[in-house]
Order: sequence, then C-alpha cells, then structure tokens
Amino acid sequence: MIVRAARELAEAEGWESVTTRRLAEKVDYSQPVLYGHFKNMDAIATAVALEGIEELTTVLRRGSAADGLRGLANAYLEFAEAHPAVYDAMFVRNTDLVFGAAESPDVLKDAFDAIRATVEPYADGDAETLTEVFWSALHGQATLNHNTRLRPAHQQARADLLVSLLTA
Amino acid sequence: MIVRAARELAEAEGWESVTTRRLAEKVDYSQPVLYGHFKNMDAIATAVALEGIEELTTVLRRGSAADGLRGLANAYLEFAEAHPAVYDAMFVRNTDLVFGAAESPDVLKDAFDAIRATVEPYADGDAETLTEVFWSALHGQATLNHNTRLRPAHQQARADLLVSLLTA
DNA sequence: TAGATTGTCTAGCGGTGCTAACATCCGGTC
DNA sequence: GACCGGATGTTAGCACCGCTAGACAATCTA
Repeated sequence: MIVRAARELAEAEGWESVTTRRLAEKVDYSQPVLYGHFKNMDAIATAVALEGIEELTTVLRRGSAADGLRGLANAYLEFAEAHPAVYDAMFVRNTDLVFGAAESPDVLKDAFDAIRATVEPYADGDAETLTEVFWSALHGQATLNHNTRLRPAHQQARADLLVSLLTA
Repeated sequence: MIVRAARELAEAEGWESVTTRRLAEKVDYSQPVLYGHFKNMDAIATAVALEGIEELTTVLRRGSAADGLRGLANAYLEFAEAHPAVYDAMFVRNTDLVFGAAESPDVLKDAFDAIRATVEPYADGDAETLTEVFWSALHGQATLNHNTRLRPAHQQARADLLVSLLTA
C-alpha cells in the first residue's frame, strides 16, 4: 500500500515530490508509521524498483516472443517511456541493490536472463558481454530520450539501428 | 570560484552534499551571496556541466585522433569514470540545458560534432542517428558502470565490443 | 557633501528525513 | 474478570535544506 502510493506519487510528480509527509498523508497514516515498515525513504524506492523489474521482465519476454530482438528493444524502450519514475528507481537512482552478482535478488537475474536469451544467438562467443552492451545501449537511449537529450522524432529509428548493428 | 568549489565538493562527496550552506562556507561568504551570482542551486550545477562538456569535447577529439572510434569510446568512458559528479551534472541530473536544437549552447553542438566526425565514416546514410545511437550506448555503459550495475572487470571488453559492432 | 548603488550580512520562512517519547488498543495469563 | 506486555499508532521536535527579506556598511556619482 505504501509502495503503491509511492509509485503513484512518483509517476505523477517525480521522485522529488515523494516525501515522507506526503506519502503518509496519501496512505492516511502519520509519518513515523512508514519507518515501521521500511528502514528509510530509499528502501521504499527500492521496493518500487523491484516491482518494476518484475514487470519489465514480463514485457521483455512478451516482446521478444513476438518480434525477437526488435520486439525486445521496443518493449524495453516503451516500458521506460511509459513508467519513467519507476524506471528511474530501477536503474538511475542510487539503490543498495546488488547487480550482477551471486547474491543479487532473483528478479534481477531473471530480467538479465530475459535479455540474454534473446541476444545470445547474435553473440560471437561472449554472450554475457554482448548482453551487457545491448542492455547498456538500450538504457542509454531510454534515459537520454527521457530528458529530451535526443531528437524525439527519431526514437524508433534509433532502436532499429541498434538492432541492425547486432543482426547485420 | 563558486563553480570550482561546487565541482570539488560534488566530486568529493556527491551532489547530495553540495548544499548552499556548505558551498558558502567553502568560498568564505555567506549563503545569500550565491544567489547574487546564480539564480539557484541548479544553475550552479549547470555551470559545472557546461565546463565539463567543454573538457569532454577536447578529450574526445584527442582520443579519436589517436585511435579512431576505439580511442573515442575509451576517452568517453575514462572521462565519465574519472569525473563521475561532473558527468552526472552533464547528462544525468535534470538541467534546463536544451540539447539537440538550434538554440542549444555551442559547447553542446561542439561535443556532439566531435562524436559525429568520428562516427560518420561508419554510417550507412544517416550519420545523425548513428551518432545518437553510439553516444547513447556509451552513455549507458558509463552510467551503469558507475553504480556497479555491470561487471567491473569487463569494462574494456564492453567498449571493444561496442566499437566492433560499428566497424564490422 | 548628499544620495544612490553595490555588496554583504543576520534572521527567518516553510519544507525535508528521521527519531524519541508517549498514548492506546489487543491478546494472553493468573 | 483483572492485569500486563507487546504492537501499533500518535505528537513533538531535532538538525538540516533551498531560498528570501530587511538591515547595514562601503563605495561610487553628481
């Protein structure tokens, strides 16, 4: 319930508006109650991030099932554009989530595996590295799209060109 | 002088530690003096960003002169790693800088041109889009490297693989 | 010399994350 | 049925934040 409120508020007004007081008001409790459920404010954002990663994994699987690498890329970029605040919590804001390690939460590994499964056929030996490169490229496009540091009209062209670099 | 202090403080302790009070103390003035020189806190970060973009442009030119596309990529990633706070101000934090438009500051256009000049020979027609894609890919690697969301030991392998995708 | 301008200060507003101290209810025990 | 302890909630407050109003001194201009 707290997590849902945080997500809605972040998506509506950005994370800088997600304060403990406003969150408490939204869930109709007093402020210190939040600290009974979460260690601090960042832990709430982390919970939103984990939720988002699970959702991303399913849309990636669906996208790549429908249209391979191109479907994967489009699904990724569409998710980032549709849920920018959640995406921020996942991959931009600092969290204490541990990525790419044995002790990482399973949802993180699942998301990474979803990408790797689709990228693997195009790898020349080192699938792990190509997965990281492809993911990074998508992540770069997602974040730079978001704050209009790239030409908005050419988003699909960029996605297509990235895919063609791997498939060519 | 304010800009230098902000940059040093951000690089030493992160932007969340760059407060008007600490900044004022560092330059040995009282807090309101800052607002005589800058509209607000974000404007100070923007000034740091512009400084950083100029520096990035020169290291990119030097890198690509020495080693072409590979030199460009390495120069970019090394700059981001060496000056993470400045890089944040440039491309991660929200600024009111306008990218990719006619009214953009010249330093922004120069930086983009530095990348395009090196990428262009590998473009199949649309150099502008390939430049955006390549830049996005570098940016993604830089940011995901930074908060250890990729395997630290494989940084060079990722850069090389990205370059090989264009040159192959 | 009188007045305007410039530069800097102290003080304070409303907001932030977070915590200590106190109230209140609710389930289990004699 | 009386009592007690642990949840679960509260109010109040700390130290900090960005930012601004108003007072004051120094300097420049006429």
